[in-house]
Amino acid sequence: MTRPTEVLRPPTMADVAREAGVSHQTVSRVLSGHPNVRATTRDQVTAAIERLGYRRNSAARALVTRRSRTIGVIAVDPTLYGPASTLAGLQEAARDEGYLVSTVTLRSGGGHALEDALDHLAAWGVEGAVAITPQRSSVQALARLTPPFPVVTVEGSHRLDIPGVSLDQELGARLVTEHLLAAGHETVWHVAGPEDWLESAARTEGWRAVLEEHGIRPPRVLRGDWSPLSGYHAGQELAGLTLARRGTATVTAAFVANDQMALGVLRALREAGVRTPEQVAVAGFDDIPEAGFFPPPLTTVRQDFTAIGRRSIQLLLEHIEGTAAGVEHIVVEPQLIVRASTRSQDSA
Amino acid sequence: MTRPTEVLRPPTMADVAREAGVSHQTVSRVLSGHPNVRATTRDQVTAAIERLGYRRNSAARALVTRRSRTIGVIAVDPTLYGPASTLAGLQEAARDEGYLVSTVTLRSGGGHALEDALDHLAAWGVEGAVAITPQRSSVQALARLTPPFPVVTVEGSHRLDIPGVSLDQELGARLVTEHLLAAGHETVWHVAGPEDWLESAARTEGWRAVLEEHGIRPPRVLRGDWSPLSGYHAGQELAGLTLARRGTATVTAAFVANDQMALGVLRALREAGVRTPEQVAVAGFDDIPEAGFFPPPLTTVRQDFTAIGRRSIQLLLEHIEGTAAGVEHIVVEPQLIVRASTRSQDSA
DNA sequence: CCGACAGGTGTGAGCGCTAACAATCCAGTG
DNA sequence: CACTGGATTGTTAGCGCTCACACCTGTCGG
Repeated sequence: MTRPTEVLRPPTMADVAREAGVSHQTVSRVLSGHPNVRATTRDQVTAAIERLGYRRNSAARALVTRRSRTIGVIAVDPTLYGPASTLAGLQEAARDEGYLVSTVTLRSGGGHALEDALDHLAAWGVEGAVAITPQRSSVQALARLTPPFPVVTVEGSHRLDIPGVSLDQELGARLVTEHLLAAGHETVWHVAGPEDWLESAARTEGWRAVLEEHGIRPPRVLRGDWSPLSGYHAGQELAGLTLARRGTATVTAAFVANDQMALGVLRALREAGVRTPEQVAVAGFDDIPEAGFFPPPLTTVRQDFTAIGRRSIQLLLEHIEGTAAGVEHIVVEPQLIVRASTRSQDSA
Repeated sequence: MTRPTEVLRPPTMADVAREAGVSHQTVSRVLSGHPNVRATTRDQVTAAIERLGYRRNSAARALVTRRSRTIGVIAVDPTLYGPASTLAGLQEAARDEGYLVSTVTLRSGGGHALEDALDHLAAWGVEGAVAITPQRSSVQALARLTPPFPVVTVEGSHRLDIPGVSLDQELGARLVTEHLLAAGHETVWHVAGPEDWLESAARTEGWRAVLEEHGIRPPRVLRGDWSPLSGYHAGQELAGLTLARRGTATVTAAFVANDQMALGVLRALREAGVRTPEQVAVAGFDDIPEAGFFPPPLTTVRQDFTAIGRRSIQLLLEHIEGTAAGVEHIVVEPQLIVRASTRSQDSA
């Protein structure tokens, strides 16, 4: 009954039990903090564990408890500052709760890629997943799929029937637009993000709503893809409109949907000889670390990514534990950061 | 012997076997692609799997095979562009190899935090780990620890006895410095990163070596912490030196250890009325997406983060499979990207 | 016509752990 | 001093899977 050849393999609970002179079940009890274990016994077991360098086998545990204590994260482009920060927040929060986080990066945002990612996570038996899927198509795909575990979105839809956490993008856009109008600008132009992104749509919506509330007919929307280069192109167009100075085309303020594009816009304006903020005020969104050092320092909207990460883990755990009260949507408030790029004395 | 109450639980291999009219072992054989299964049998099993929506239980599999098919990643600051990109590369590569990646974010870079992270990963039975630990203290801590699985570093030391992948930082710094000297600058100033970072040290080393090879006594090193703000402070100092114009202090070129700090430097110079590149040429390192849109577009060194991620997974798998040939250090070559920030006609 | 030898399949024994129950101990009670 | 019940411990049976083996078929050579 004894192993013929003692292969080098990690000690098991039985080994610890033998070492401590108790049953394996007592070892289990000590490990799971069961109250009814005599203090002296507990000490013996603890000492034996220490001596042998024992650790519980998570696979065996998961098998019998049906809990992997692992959660999955699906992220679209974790190279961008926003998703990366959210990811970091998620990870910390999950670890504090005793969960391991397994991340899957999506190649493309397509619906099929998402399905594959969920499949991959399901194959490893995650207990739940957070999907950082800010694209409309992804969220719609998510709504169609029925993974065998709860899923919570970040920046996903609050329209669909999926629980999630998101920043109040619309409010952020409103703050920026109101700020620019308050500075005396007659209207505010807008460089939007990709059409498919919900965040982009919400920001555009907030901007449009404020203008309309002020009785201003929103100018034509320029569109980029979040990249500095696309912002640069939009900036060239804005510069052209500014210099043309005929009719309604005059541009004095622009709300750019993210900071990276704003950098491109600023560059294009500068190249065209348009001064910021004197001739055109520019505001961004995200407050990336570089934003305060743009030429000029950028007025933008700060997102509390850590909070978003934390809240989403919290929400997901509620769904895993089954204590969730229906489909909840948590909204985090943004903060307007005013810097030099919108600070001008005169206007219009 | 039959379950009294049929609880809602996922189908098992036995369920599939019953459905297909074979033994569970045959199902297992089909699933693992064993050759000796009759085609018709295989089809029946496959159909049954499909019908029941069966998936293998990874915990049970891991328990018996002693392989979790999970690898861990320890990342220091995944909000920075470099680590984030490496992470993304890692993830894709690992997934292609059929592994799940579990990431642990380090709170502080301290040695104890690293130990905790390894512990966390060990508790979940990862088969190996990649440590993105560019700080000297972390790598030293790593060398001390003996986790129960192979560990590969990214940007860790090639001096220590740990396998790893890294960019040839020193070469990158050499390229930049040579480039600036070739443009006619008498010397090149340097804004270094934090002292504790290996990358920082290697970049400084490359810079120093080139100057000495050219018989130039390296000027005093300014130091930042990778942040734009610290670059800004360094830039103020450089501006002061430039404007002073006495003796050896005149600054005409600066190699800044990363792009973010370079942004700060550029800002400080501009504020002080120092023109770039006409009066002072500036170069960075990393080639973040924003770099091409800095005022002026930044000359910098591009790192192929995807390649780094891929190679490190490859290396780690070799160690897991046991096919690794000793302690290998893979070095990836950087690429100099010349932009306007160093393009001037005249010099000195 | 029989044994050998493949392919194809089933059986049994665990992997290391937890959950349920059974067994034991001991202080407090009538 | 036997009796009860809670505290403490041990025993047993799986969780769902893979591995090693045993067991079947046939087909082939002698």
